[in-house]
Amino acid sequence: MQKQLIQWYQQNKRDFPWRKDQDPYHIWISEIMLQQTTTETVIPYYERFLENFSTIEELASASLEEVYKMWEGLGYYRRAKHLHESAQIIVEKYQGKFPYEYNDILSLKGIGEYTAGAISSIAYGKQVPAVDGNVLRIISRYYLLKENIAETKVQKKIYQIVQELILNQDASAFNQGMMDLGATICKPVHPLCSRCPIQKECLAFKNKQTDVLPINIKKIKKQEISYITGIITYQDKYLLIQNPPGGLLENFYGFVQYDVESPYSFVSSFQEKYHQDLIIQAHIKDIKHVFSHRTWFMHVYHFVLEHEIEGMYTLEEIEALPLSTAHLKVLKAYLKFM
DNA sequence: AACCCGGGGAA
DNA sequence: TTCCCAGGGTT
Repeated sequence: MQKQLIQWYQQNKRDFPWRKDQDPYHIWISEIMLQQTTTETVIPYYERFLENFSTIEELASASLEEVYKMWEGLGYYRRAKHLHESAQIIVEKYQGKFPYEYNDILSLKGIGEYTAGAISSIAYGKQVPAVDGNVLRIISRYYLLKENIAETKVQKKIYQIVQELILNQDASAFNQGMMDLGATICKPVHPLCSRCPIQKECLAFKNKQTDVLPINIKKIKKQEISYITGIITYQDKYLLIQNPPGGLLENFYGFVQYDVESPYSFVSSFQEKYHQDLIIQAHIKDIKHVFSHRTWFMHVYHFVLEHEIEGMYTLEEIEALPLSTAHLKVLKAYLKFM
């Protein structure tokens, strides 16, 4: 897939001011600004920042207040403080020249594994991965990884995969190609697979799982409960269950939900109880619902049954049934998604 | 591994 | 409103 991705990148790369040269100082500033910040937001800040601090020496000799002023409105202000500190370290320790060695780059303030990889590959052409949110999503889909990408161990696994993909490749084009692909084609929701340069080998595309992957579920606090909530349909009917007497929302109707971490586990739990197979259709939405004494995090997925079973209703019939607000939100999100 | 940091845009 | 965005540092 590397060849197709790199070729696609070379023909379709987005035009950004930080792509006009490979000056490590420029790449560094752009990567710090782009942490958790969208490209469109960064552009004017990037240009103004370099007009004011055109070299590392100028940045190092500016006051922290001046640097903060240039950062005003961008958020995550510790980034500006770290940038300023690192500029001074570079002047003192590296004679004002941005370091070349990966470990030296990584040791600078505000630079973690991702940013060190991005700078090393883009400015110096080193074969180092730069695994950000885009890469986690693309790799999860491409290889049909059904594990939770929010977990550190899964992120490490993806780092290893990218490391192998990048061997003997143009790492700069590969890493930037992944970013552009993730931003414009392999988007979090409704990816544009018909335009994707690596669609042919994409296992999520092949298995119709692009609307399900990646699994990205964050752990939440203990007094809160995380559910996979299933909109289970057969043709125009929806499966609803009635809450048992004595518990929360007794006698109200709602969708099936299990306290599990992935829609794949949901299918297993469902099979144990109903002895029916389910096809995972799409990730609809994550819904938070607050009760007086607890909070539900409902990760809503659409599943399809192969046969009609007991307890299924049309929309018209559902209107006559009592549903809790939480599950009305779920239904509403589903109808909006479709 | 969990938590904090932040403003902007999209759905 | 909520989620996501070219994440990193601290505890």
